[in-house]
Amino acid sequence: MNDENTRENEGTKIPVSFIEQIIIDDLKEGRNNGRIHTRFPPEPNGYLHIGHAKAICLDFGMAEKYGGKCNLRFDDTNPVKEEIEYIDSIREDIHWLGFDWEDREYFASDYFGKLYDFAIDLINRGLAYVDDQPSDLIAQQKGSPTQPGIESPFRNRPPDENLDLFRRMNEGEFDEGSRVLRAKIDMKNPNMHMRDPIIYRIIKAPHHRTGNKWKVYPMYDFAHGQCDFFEGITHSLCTLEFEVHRPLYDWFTDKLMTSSYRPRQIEFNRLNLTYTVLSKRKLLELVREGKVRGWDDPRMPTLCGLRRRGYTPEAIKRFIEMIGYTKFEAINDISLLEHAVREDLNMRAPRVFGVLKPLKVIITNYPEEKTEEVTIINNPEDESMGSRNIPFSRELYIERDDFMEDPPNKFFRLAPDREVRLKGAFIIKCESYRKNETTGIIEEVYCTYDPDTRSGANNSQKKVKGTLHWVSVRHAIDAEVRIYDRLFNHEDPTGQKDDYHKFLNSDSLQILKGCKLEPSLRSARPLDRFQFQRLGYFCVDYDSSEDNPVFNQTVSLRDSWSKMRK
RNA sequence: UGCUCCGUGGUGUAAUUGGCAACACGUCUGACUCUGGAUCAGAAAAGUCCAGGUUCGAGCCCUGGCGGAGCAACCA
Repeated sequence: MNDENTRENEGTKIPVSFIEQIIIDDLKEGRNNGRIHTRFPPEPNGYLHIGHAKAICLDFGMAEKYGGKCNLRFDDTNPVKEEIEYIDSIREDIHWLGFDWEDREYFASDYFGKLYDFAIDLINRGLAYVDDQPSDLIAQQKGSPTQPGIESPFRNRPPDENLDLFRRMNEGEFDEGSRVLRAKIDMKNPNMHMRDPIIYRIIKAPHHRTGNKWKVYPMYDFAHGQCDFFEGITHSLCTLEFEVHRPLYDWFTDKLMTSSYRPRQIEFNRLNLTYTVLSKRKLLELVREGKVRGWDDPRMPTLCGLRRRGYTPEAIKRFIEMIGYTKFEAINDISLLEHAVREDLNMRAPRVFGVLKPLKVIITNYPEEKTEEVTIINNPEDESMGSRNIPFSRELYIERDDFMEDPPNKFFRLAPDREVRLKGAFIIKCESYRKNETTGIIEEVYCTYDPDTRSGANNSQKKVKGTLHWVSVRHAIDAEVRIYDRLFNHEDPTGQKDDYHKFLNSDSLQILKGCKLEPSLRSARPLDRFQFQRLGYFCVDYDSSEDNPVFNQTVSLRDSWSKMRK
């Protein structure tokens, strides 16, 4: 019974969204000849973030699932705001997510000629006019949501005059802002967007693709639906704030239609995430103000930031699948995103040993010059990932947090007279330790090991409560590890009276130097992902080099011990 | 004093033609464990914004409230 209305995902039912239901129904009714064709229309004025991923997954996902196509279309109708540098990153991010538009890469600017002709057509039909008034006057006449607008004195200009003026606007004869072309609809319409919207304005800045060819540029409302129409789009999916634009979308489409084909705009809720901001403007501010190190700072919710942080496309897609598409403006808990990466990385990330805050342990009864190899399983979740050997010797590093002089009962790690297992190796017992009396810092811990407890040995069945990760001092490689926390310390930093800057988390980046990693990590390459055993998931940063390996923490492991201490 | 959209556990989503409000995250137990991870078992947690109405029966349909969001860029 569920086959039609749900789909399977690893045993979990993913409900069909209202949009998917509409698509199913449209297909069933044979609308637009039973075709589905979507588009993803980014404006090239910033980097894509996870909110865009939500749109991308819908646009490409629906087309893929129902045998249709999805175009990539750069919405470049405003030459002063858009930059070519963003275009490559947008392409790269969509591909990284695993979607492809084949040869269907378009630009709104591809249609400037057709749009211009359509404007001429509207003028000829008495449906558009040139208004000579300044912008503040036009705005004033528009009225307000509660007040109807009044008509422009130029509204009934004859078509010939409009035609002449519009052509001269495009020839650069008039200054920017001196004249606009408006659709003649209804100044009293309760929907502000229908009150003779401006459809063309004069901009003299060169366009990144069309250069100086045009002096007039179409507004969003005059471009988007028409581009959809030109491309044969059937379902134009966008976010909720465009809901009130839909009547305009339909108005223009009506004027364009020559057959039963018609594109349809459907709106869904945009993505909001706790403890972060998802507006291009604010993200740009964070970059410009140096609050982060760039668009791809691993704390950024941008796709390039998440990628650098170690997120997988699969985790992002899974997250998006879980939150769904509705018409309710929701705020999604970031812990759901974190859950999605953990779930994914748990299956695929090899386990390695890395000590972030090293404390030296000396095994006093282990021969000074000896080194032996112990075998470690690469991933207990996936046997096919095999195993590797790592060196064990007399002097080791363990995590500083894994030792306490005077521990509480529930502390299962190393402490005076207590025993723990060194994972993959031996059980050791703490005999004594050396402490710097002036600083209070523990400098070395002295232990003995039991040679009979080697992992895998028949007589190694002795039970201990704790297992620690470790790295051999002589073989360790030094690394820098960057630990990230949420960028903001308020769930909803932009929904408050105070400016969102006030909620920036000053501890969102912690740089740890002198971390000690197992030697196999020397060959790791940027973006390689690992689980540092008992700590979390980490990936190699672009800044990494042979001499100075750098790792980013993607997300910590669930940590019931630290939870217990609170 | 307008128009449009939206109100289901803490959070996000389900609930087919009106039929015992379900799933996930999070939280809390317990089991297991050479990762205090993972896994497994279980628990707490909403009676569906409110008030009426229709109906044998309403989260779903109707009416009226209340609450939230969007809309007054020559931005998209």
